[in-house]
Amino acid sequence: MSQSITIENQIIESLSVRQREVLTAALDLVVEMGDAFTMNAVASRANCSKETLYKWFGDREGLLTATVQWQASKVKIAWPDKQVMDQASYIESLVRFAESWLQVLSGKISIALNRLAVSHEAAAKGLLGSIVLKNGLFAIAERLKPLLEMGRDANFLKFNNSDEAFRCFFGLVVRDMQIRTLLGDEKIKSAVDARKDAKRAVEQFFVLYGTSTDFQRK
Amino acid sequence: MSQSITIENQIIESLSVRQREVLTAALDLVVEMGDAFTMNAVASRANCSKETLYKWFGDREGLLTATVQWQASKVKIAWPDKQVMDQASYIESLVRFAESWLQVLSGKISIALNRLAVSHEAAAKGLLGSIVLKNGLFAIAERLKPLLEMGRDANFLKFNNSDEAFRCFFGLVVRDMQIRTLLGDEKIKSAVDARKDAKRAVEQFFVLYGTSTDFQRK
DNA sequence: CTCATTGCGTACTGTACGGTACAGTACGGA
DNA sequence: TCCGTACTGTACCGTACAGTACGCAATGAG
Repeated sequence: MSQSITIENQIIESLSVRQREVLTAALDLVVEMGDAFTMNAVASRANCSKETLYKWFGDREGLLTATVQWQASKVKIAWPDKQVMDQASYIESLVRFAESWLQVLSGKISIALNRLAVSHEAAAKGLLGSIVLKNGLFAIAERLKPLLEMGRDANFLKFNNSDEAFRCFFGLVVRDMQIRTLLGDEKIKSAVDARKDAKRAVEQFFVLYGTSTDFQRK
Repeated sequence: MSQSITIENQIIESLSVRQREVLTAALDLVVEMGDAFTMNAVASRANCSKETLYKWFGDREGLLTATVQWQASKVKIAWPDKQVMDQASYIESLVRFAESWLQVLSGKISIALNRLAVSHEAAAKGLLGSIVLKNGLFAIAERLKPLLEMGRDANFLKFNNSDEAFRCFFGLVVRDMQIRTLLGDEKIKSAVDARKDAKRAVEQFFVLYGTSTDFQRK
């Protein structure tokens, strides 16, 4: 039924069940072997023919783009309810957000897709970089900023520029974890304790941007 | 004169002038086209024969490794003198360090090599990732930590774990800049003001780890 | 039953590139 | 002048892989 996919429009929803199976196979292969996967391998893994792959996705780049788009559309980070809350539960929201974020970033799929996008940028081919940026970092930013502004409205936080505040939050949460995982540092993987790191980051964030003196550096 | 290169040992020093020219050509090509460069292109750019490339560097991977090693051995970040100093000049040292670091990280070569190493990690081939880590992030850490400890000894800073302090410093300085450049974000390039970012980062670092009340969040 | 559509499997083509072989050249030393 | 060494340039081989062609089976409509 479903026809060739127009990647430009985000009509990822129009994917048939069978097509999603194919993309799942492609994603698996990307996680396993990065950009070195072959169309033959995808066809064989998905029990479909290459001709079908080309009919549905146009070419290798199209398959890759569809795979990344589709995966990106699935990732949803824990999203706290926007109810009025006291400072303690607000902080807990931030911690949970950061924790969930760290878990996603250190997950196999995120690592694989980020590596893939980075490689493609090096070769100046395709638009995977912007897709990953848009659905990853920028999507996070757009969800976190309102949360930060909510904290400011509630007088828990104090900052002028929410973009600056977000970038600082990013730095405190992620630090060198992402680049180290992308570069294959084995030590970092075992060292990630998402909950603990998230709590520390939020604490430090409140030292920098909190209004309460509870967080003054001791 | 010079013979085949033993990459394992860091005898990069044993490179002849001609070999360095070849590596320069290879590095240029890596910056231009990433991992997509070909041995033919290197030979042609360096005006040498492919046979020479293979004799000197073994295979493509060897050439790549030598190129990365050699470039890494060249990068030296501004390194303040370790004289006794007052807090203001100590802070200025940190700022200069951070500024220089940001400039390196946002430079073409650093971006190209990091992208290259990240791609290779995805394909589980080679050891470029660990080379880049070792000569990049880890080298920085090993230089910065003594500087931080110096600040602690002088009672400007207060922290227990210098590794934690370093990672926090990393986060505050680099933030999302590196991942965004690696993913090809164009906006970030023009937005980097190394001096300003470095000052802000150091200021925030002192709010978190400084002893002086001058840096208490206002 | 017939015919059309869809998609699987396989075999094929074209090409790009890593790696090798070899002929020819420049040069330095005896 | 001869020889050895080190290098260049080019032609070539083998392979891997993107993309295509086609035969075949299943399904479903009329």
